[in-house]
Amino acid sequence: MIEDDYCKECNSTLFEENAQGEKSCIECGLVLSSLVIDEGPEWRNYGEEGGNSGERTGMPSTELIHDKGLSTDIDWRNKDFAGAGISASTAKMFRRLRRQHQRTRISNSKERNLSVALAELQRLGSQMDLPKPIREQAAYIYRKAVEKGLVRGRSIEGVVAASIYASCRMGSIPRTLDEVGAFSRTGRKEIGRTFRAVAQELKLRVKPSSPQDYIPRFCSILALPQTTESQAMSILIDAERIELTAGRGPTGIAAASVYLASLMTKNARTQKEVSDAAGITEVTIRNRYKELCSALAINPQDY
DNA sequence: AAGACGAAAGTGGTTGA
DNA sequence: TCAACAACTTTCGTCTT
Repeated sequence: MIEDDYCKECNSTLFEENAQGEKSCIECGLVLSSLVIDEGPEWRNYGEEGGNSGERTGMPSTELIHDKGLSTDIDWRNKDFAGAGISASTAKMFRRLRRQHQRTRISNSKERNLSVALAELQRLGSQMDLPKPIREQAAYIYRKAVEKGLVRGRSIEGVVAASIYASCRMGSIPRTLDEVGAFSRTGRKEIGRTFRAVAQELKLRVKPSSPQDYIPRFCSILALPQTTESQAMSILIDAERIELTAGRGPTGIAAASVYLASLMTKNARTQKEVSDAAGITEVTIRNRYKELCSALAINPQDY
């Protein structure tokens, strides 16, 4: 077995192995050793129902590799199927084959664009700790953007960042533009602009992000207990009922709720701490906080 | 000394003529 | 296309603990 290998793409050492004996990198999906001959039955469904479905098993197609993971890769080790060495001339031939194989796989400029973009997407995705479905979604959005020619005149990095931002929001785990910008070389400004263009052009249905989506993350950054978190949630629900949230930035409302909840549950955090966690200023928290107190008839001195 | 508070001026984005 | 506008930020001085 190959335990101490690392991924050629991202240097990760984590692999998963599927039933076909393919080892693929968990980080970027790169398939490492797919020259294994599958001697098992062909699992096509010839049963009563679904006989015509044409379903087969295998590694699921993924958006995260530029050819959706549908191609094979030639093992880089100069060993035959049984693990024995091969002759020098055969090894030489395989080196040529590998090089040609790589060239045909990444043939045109669109493919090349995709492969650098998806590498960037993987980098951002893992640095930001985004779950795989969100990354897949982001990759899908990026593909669509390429098809629509939206990358022309913009940087690949910018469009990648915008795709991730969009994907997070659509998956209800929104990150702020600043957060995405912190990991990407493109600034918040450009990501925002690009995002708007992409969302409009692709007709993405991105709901305005809800303050509720931010609360769990803010609480976890601030190491607040569950009781505080649910307190913040209930404050937020009350606030929304009386339409205190209209027109305000969702992060501001969320941050103020968390701050207030932290006082009420005796897990006080300073305004500064909360503002840092939420990526907004203390002033905004104060304003929202004041509004919350007066509108909901809460007196923080009671706690 | 640190946190909370608020006033005033500045910034970037949206809206409506 | 441009000006008005609301939300938010920055900056800074004051008050409280």
